[in-house]
Amino acid sequence: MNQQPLFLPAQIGRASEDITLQIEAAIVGQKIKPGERLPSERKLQEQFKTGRGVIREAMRALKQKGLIEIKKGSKGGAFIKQIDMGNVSESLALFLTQNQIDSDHLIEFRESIDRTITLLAIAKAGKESKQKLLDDSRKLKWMALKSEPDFETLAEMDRQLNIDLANMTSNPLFEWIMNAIQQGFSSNDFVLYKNPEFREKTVENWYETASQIHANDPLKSLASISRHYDLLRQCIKISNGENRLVDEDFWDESHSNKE
Amino acid sequence: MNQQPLFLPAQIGRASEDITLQIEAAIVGQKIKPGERLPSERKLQEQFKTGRGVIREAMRALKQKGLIEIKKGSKGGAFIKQIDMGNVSESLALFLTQNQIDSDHLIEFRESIDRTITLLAIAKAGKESKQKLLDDSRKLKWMALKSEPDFETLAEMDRQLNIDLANMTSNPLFEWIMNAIQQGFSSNDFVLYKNPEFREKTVENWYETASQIHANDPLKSLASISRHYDLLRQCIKISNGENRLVDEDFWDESHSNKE
DNA sequence: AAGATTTCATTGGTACTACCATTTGACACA
DNA sequence: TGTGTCAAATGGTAGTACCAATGAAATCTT
Repeated sequence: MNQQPLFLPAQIGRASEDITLQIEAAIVGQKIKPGERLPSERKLQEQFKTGRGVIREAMRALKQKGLIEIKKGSKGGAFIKQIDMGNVSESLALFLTQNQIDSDHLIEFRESIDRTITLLAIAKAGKESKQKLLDDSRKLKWMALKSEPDFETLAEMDRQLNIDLANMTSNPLFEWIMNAIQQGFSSNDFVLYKNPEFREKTVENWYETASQIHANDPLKSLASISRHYDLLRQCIKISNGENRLVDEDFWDESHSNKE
Repeated sequence: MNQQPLFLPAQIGRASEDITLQIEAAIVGQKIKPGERLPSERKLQEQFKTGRGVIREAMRALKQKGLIEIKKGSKGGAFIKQIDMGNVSESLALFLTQNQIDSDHLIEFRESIDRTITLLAIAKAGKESKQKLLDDSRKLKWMALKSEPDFETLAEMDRQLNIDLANMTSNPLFEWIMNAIQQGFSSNDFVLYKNPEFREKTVENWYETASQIHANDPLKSLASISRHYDLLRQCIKISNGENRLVDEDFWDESHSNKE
């Protein structure tokens, strides 16, 4: 008899998801504001008349979505978080790595975004931020030309320059997408700083770009950016070539003619 | 004495997160492939030597990230999912709504992306897809000028045109970002199709854009796109004005002077 | 009185057990 | 052959107990 409910599916769907949705609705509906605290798990357990495990699973989901932040101990609990780009960047990075985006497409995409951002930055940013960009790029150049440069640091500075540039558009969406790109593919730029020859050219190119942004010269800025990605393409090609020698040197060279 | 561990924090961090990371690493490292199944919760419980609740929480996190899909019953369990854009788009939408991105920034962003995509599409797409875009835009125009147009359908066609255009770049990243934008903000375009006057202009503008893409004329294409967003800006301005009248007509009119 | 220390209540984290609901597949039966 | 029944596997829910961290109050020391 119990095989066929016949009358009421009633309450299908997991309880934890239901709770997740309810709380999420409360949050996006501004009924609970950022910084405020949700009741403790044990209180929620009573309110929802359910087991604590269910509550905890709901909390996990909310945490994953970046809606809450959880602290242990007395006065701990789940606090509504002002949602930031961390999660969306993370999902994007996951998506990109999972879908094996090849570097050509990635570079094309980044170059497009970079060009757009640069134009907007020239148009909208103030004198001070342009000056700061110039100073920072000079610092990068100086760091890179030292005798014993630290690749990690250089890559980090490069990343920061990109993000600063994105911020100069005064549009959070560009900031977001640049963050996502950087988080997902900083490794790609790394090669530029490993090879001494490319490293020198890259930092010089950065300084050039910053100078032209500072001088409010859109055309030359774009040219510099094209140059940057030409460098990156060359560098990756060489890098892949080396890898290919290591990984696939048993291949017949005729394969490399298929363009 | 126990206030200062001094020697080993050792194993700080929550166990469930640790497990989440381990499984995530296994997935992105291709050690488990899409479609395959993870061991049951009880097996994992043994393998990780932990409680089942911990495993369940880890599963929740993975599910939220879009990495697994969970089925009940015999032969059920957690299956590795080919990650799609759904999660990214969802997080993006959450981020945008939560951060109150104003429509100016959004439009600026979309216009930039649109211009980029259009240029790439002209450069890279084949004759056939350009023809198809033209045909579809003609179809949209024809639909919109009927006596009793269905807004939902029109908006859907508009969305599809945008996505098709993004696909013409042959770069999945542009496809992705267009999807994210469309999913997050289709509502924004909706206003263009509600107002008869703007509807007519919008579809005409689409047809114009498609024609110029078909004719491989970058400059005129960009001009058409600018026109599109001019329309959208105007329309939203008017729409906001109306909404204010509708939603807040009980306000004293003096409030509207505060700006 | 001021500061250091201890204690304690609160709260999330882990562990374990039991049972329910759903799904699939095997098996018996008509 | 088909049809219903049952059993096993598996996720979902409920409840309990205890651990670990945290912050605040109480207590002790100087």
